[in-house]
Amino acid sequence: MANEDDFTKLEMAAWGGLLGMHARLFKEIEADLAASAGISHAEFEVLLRLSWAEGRRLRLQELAERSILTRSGMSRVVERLEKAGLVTREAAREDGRGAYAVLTRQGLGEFRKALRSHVALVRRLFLKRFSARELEQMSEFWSRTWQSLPGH
Amino acid sequence: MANEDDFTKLEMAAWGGLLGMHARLFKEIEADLAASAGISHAEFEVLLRLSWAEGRRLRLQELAERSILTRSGMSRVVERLEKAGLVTREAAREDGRGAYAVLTRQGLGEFRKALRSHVALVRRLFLKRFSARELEQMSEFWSRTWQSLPGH
DNA sequence: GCGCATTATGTGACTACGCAACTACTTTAG
DNA sequence: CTAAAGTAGTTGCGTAGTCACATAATGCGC
Repeated sequence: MANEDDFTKLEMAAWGGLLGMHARLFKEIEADLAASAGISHAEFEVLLRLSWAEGRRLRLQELAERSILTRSGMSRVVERLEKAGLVTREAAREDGRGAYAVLTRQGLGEFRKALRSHVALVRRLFLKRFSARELEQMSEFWSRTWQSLPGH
Repeated sequence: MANEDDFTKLEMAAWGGLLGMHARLFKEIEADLAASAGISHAEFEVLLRLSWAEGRRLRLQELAERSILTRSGMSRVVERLEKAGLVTREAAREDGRGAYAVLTRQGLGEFRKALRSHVALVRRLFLKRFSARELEQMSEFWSRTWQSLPGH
């Protein structure tokens, strides 16, 4: 089991290392978000985008496009956030089919609490390990891989 | 919403880029494995480790430790692989509590087919974008983050 | 304006996994 | 040697997310 169809040692170190590192960091992050605000990373990401958005509101479609979830998955994330009182749904006036997720005051509060803890954790576990120069390089790496992906 | 508790642009590019890139690549990879061998990435990883192992067998405990799954998750992965005829379970003689997952001949065949397709895809989507120098650097990045993680 | 393909969202059925509890065995303290 | 603690694996239950489909509204072609 060692021919040219197998990964080389170097490929394994770069690719396998990425997978392992991501998986382990992600578990830490999910645990931290659960402890600080009782939410998952998917939910956190929705709150993040809403906090950035004009009027703290975005269409579900838009949220789904920018995340890795399907529209149906996003519908359920928003449903959970709504149950928790962190967002509300509003019908879109300009498009009778559509709906907005809107960040509530409570949602903004919870989000800020989660964000503080989250940023500290990601810095401690990851970002602090690298110089600004290296972070720039990393981000250039990611934009390079971007191009190989079939546009959604 | 723009104080020192928020990610900087650079941090967002490096960290957010990593998350987005990983998520999208991972979806492509899962789709490819499903098409070429009808297995998930978790299942593929088990077959990979078994193919490397002495006697093509490993304890479930060992498999769980080296993956991101819990023992219970691993028990279910092996159950699926067994149903598909790709591995068998064998009681461990040296420890009455334990069990080995053992790669079957069919499992090895399916794995080789999946591996070929998988390696080609990962190279095309990711590895080909980088020089050997850059891959080395990347792998060094990952081993650096390794150290911030609470050892299992 | 009318019909039809398209699009935004929601939902039922299903799968994968984690957690906690259980069984059976092993190891360690004494 | 025995009792207690720990460990490997399995399993019931709950949750998150997908896919396929249903529903309703949009807008294009004519």
